[in-house]
Amino acid sequence: MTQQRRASMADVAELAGVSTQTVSRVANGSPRVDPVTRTRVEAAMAQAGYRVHRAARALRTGRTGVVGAVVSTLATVGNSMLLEAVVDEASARGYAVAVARIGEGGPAEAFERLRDQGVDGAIVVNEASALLRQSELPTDLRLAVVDSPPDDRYAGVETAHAAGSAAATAHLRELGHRVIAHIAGPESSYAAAERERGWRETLVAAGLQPGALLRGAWDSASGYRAGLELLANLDASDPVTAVVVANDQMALGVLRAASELGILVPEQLSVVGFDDVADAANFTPALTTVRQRFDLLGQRAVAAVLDGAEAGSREVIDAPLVVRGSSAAPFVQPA
Amino acid sequence: MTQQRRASMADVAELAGVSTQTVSRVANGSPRVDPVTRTRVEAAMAQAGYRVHRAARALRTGRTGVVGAVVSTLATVGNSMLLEAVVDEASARGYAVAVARIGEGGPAEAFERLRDQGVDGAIVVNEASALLRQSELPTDLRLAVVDSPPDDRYAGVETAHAAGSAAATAHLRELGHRVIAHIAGPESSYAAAERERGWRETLVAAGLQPGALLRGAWDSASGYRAGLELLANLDASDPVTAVVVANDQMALGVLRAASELGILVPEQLSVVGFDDVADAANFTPALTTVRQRFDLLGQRAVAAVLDGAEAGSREVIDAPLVVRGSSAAPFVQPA
DNA sequence: CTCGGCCGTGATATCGTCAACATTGGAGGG
DNA sequence: CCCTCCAATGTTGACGATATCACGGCCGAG
Repeated sequence: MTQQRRASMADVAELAGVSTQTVSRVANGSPRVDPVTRTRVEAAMAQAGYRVHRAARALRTGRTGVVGAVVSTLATVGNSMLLEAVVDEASARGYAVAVARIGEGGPAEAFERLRDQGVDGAIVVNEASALLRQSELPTDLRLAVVDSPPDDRYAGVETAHAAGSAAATAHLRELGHRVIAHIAGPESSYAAAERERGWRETLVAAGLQPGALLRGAWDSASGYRAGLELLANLDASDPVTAVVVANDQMALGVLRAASELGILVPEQLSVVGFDDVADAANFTPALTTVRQRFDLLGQRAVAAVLDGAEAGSREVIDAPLVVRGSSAAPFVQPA
Repeated sequence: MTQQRRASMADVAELAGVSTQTVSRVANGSPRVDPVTRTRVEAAMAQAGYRVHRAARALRTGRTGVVGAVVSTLATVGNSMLLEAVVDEASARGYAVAVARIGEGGPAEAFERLRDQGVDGAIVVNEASALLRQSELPTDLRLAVVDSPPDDRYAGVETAHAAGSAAATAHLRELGHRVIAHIAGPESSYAAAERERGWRETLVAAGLQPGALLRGAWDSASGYRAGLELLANLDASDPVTAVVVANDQMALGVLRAASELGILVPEQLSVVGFDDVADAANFTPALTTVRQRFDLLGQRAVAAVLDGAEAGSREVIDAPLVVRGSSAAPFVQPA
């Protein structure tokens, strides 16, 4: 089997005894083709091992069949999960996904690369706040942004961060906790701000004073540091007995901090995370957390781009609480 | 600012008063251009906001400037890290990365999609063993495979799994452990087999009997189950005091299992992982593990594809041991 | 019986780029 | 001073697909 050049429409056309135009119609499923002809062409395509040359099609039609995914990092488990969901949904629709990472050049550079690549649209995965100040997106690029503030330059898809966080906080309050702290994500993050809001508003609504507010950077190391700081003065008169952590990875760090300080979870400290990462069920102890539906987020984001959701539109995915072993009623110190 | 169609070479050529061919030469950095002309053309390109139409170029040259990344899942942290490294290296070289996931259709389907997309080459990220039985890769696709058995149909890049695992095992032996178990990855995995080999050979070479061998599926839940099983009969006459776990996520599950059974790590059980995932330093306790250099792996894999490494070639990246708090000398039971 | 219109199909003209060859003008050697 | 050669630039023609228009034949309405 010699290595021939790949078959083109002309080859198939000749083989089937029709014009290239008819082959094109068959390839694109046009209804204006006689069933008999269609069958003959399909046989010829199979025989020649024909496949559409996407570059040629793209040149002619102006559409590439590629969507971009802009991502800041894949070290955050949530981002990976979301990317996976985006890839799945795009593949199912016959689109390819090109990944662009936001590097030192900032989001503008990532968009530059994608535009260069000629994508039909792009999905921005989380942490796109820096975008807001930018002025790209010159209308030629359909855009869906996950977890960013409302903006009428793009379609938005987001988790119900505030509601999820509120549910987590309410869960702790119902267990009997009175001093509930929060370890938030970075200030630049919309998701972090929303989760913080859910925590704060729930407490205020319940007539409780919000506990300490610390801040991390999504990763477990920053969660560990925040945990140490939070737990340093547990002996105070009104000690924290529970903490809502803005994501699971930081919660992992908090668990480690508690362990090192000899503080038992959940006996002395209840910890709730956010994301319900696959590993969360196997933290020590298993983590109570708020589930993000990454699969749905990805599906909706892809749909927004490919089905042409209006810029400015928003879709919100609910986030159910998953109760596991890291939360319990506060331990009452034997006086 | 009206929405014009994008500028083509012809537009730039007219603007600069040269032919499109000269514009092409400038765009491709040909040396056969007078510096003065070059400057003028560059100015015109900037003014017109010109960018190469990659589909047109691909049609003409037959190369797309896209490399594919075939991945089974992004839920395994190692895969995500590797993908990130691949994206970075490819971007640095001006290539785009298209992600294809191995779904129900198996690897063949993923390759089909990539070939369809017209990638210039592809990188297979881990867990590609199923590939071996397949007969795709009809020479038209440059292929680099990470962590798969040697095969002369593709270039291989891999971590020194056996050596890393051996170092971990030796570390435990030097601490004084005599019964060292192993929780391996799935049987289909080359990396898992190599890591198991490193463990076994080190023990045999030291004249020790290999401890129990259990098997998981890379995820923390399977690590938890294996951990429970391993630790169920710790009271035996010759109890295991250390375990080498084939990756960090499974080690996380083992830590949880130990905790639930009231077994102290590292006092009663030393645990060593593999990967050195970002979170490993914040497990409870901080995990001793073998570091995989995902950045290097990604770089070499991309290089292998784009610089045309020979099929059959192999590159091995070393994997240093990182000692943290989950390993210590075995606790001697007060008799 | 004639004519408009639809159906299936074909012919043609690009889409933007680059390879290959053609052309120009001037430098340098004999 | 002429010829050669080379550097710089231009001209032409695909690459493979599809949008658009054109065409022959058949059907049903008037």
